[in-house]
Amino acid sequence: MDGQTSFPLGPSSLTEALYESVRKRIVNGEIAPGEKLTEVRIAGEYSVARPTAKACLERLTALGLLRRTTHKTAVVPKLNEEDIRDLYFSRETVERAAVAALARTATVPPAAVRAQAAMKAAAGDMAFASQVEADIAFHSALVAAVGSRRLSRMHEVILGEVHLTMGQFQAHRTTHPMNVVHEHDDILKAIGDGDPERAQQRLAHHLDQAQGRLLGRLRREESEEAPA
Amino acid sequence: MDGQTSFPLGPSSLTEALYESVRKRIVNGEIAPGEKLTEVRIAGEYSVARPTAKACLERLTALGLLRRTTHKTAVVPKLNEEDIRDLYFSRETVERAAVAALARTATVPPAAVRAQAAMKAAAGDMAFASQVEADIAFHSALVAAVGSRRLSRMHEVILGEVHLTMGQFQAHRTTHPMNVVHEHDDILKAIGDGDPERAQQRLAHHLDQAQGRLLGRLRREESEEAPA
DNA sequence: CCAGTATACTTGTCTGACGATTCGGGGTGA
DNA sequence: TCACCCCGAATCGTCAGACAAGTATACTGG
Repeated sequence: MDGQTSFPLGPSSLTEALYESVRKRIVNGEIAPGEKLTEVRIAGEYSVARPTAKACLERLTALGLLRRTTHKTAVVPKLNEEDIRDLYFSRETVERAAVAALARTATVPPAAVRAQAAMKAAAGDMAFASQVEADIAFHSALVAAVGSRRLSRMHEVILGEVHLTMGQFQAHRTTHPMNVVHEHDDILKAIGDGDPERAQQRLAHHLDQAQGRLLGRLRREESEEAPA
Repeated sequence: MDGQTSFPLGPSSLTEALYESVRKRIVNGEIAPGEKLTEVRIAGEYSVARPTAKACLERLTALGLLRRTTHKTAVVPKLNEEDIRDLYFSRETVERAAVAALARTATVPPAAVRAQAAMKAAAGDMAFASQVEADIAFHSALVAAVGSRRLSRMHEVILGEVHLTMGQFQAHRTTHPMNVVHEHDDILKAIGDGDPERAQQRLAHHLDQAQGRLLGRLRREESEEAPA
């Protein structure tokens, strides 16, 4: 909404840095689903005080990247089919509103274009983590470009879990990255043409594809585990 | 989605109770916008430790009920016109999705009906706080009835601010409560008829009315302050 | 073999403290 | 007189250590 470009700098505070680091470890699958994360463990691994670790775990729990109930240790969740459907339903709700709003004014967010470029660059080599990163950045840019702080906040609430599923299932390995890039391009084109309907339809299709890949991967994993 | 009715009991933990209490004080306007809330003040008023108060303020900040930057004391925000428009835009996207989903299966949430009854009861006497409470409960029930945990989570993220605006501007005083009740009934009726389009349209109209009342109130307040 | 208890682990909360940062006020110089 | 700089008060960020309370697990007795 404003032409103001912000330059986000690295985490300044300790808790922020800690939070970012643990978050990355979770979404990249470095910390496996089902794994337990106690406060003392985090505090020990990073040599910070327990309250700091506690705050970090609480923030991650709020974003759905950890599950925890009182007096029980936090664990990285393993999302099942219902979770994924729920997640993608919520995601579609927000992103639909975003692309529709953008298409109404035919504003193609530059950040999204940049993310597309990054994704193309990462498609060549096997940098899966970078691909995922760029994918997230693309969708994030779409929502951010609307200029609604609250819409972005809501998006953040679910984007962590989206990132989590991608990392866990490595769904990007089930299709060629360029397919995703093309789907993204379709969305941007519809936005640039000022066609809200088509933009929404393209977005829905893209998310449907992504969800399908995730569910397929999930079912395959389950059928591999069950007989064993 | 499931017939499971849960019975929420009062806050068990100390931080929970503290959070709820401060939250209520803010949304009821007991703590005026612009007022500063330091950690030591909260800790003192409730005689709890500062870390406990700190956690409370952080949670409220995450919900937009407080604004705070590093090393500066938290203040209750005063929402301006842009904030309100942004808030209602975000709110509409979530609640639209909710009522559409409900209308598709023609399921009228019982909790919403109960909230309506509570609102009618409160309309008689001057229990403004109760009216607001019931209003919030109604919309909350609509979203909760979809059965999507993540949609509910997103809704929570903005509902705090919605509550805040109602408390601050006391917008319910600018119209007869029964008008709101009737608008709510229209929405429920459309849902019961299994008409997603009309349900969304009624909801949009209802939110538009509410936003209009808020903006009117805001403008009046500003014109009263400016010449003084 | 099952049930009940005991123990270890983890979290919730508190106390107390120190360094870092911000903001406002007073002093100094032009 | 006014602008600027410095300093102190207020506040927050982080830490350390401690105890209580709840949970899960292992062990023991019937």
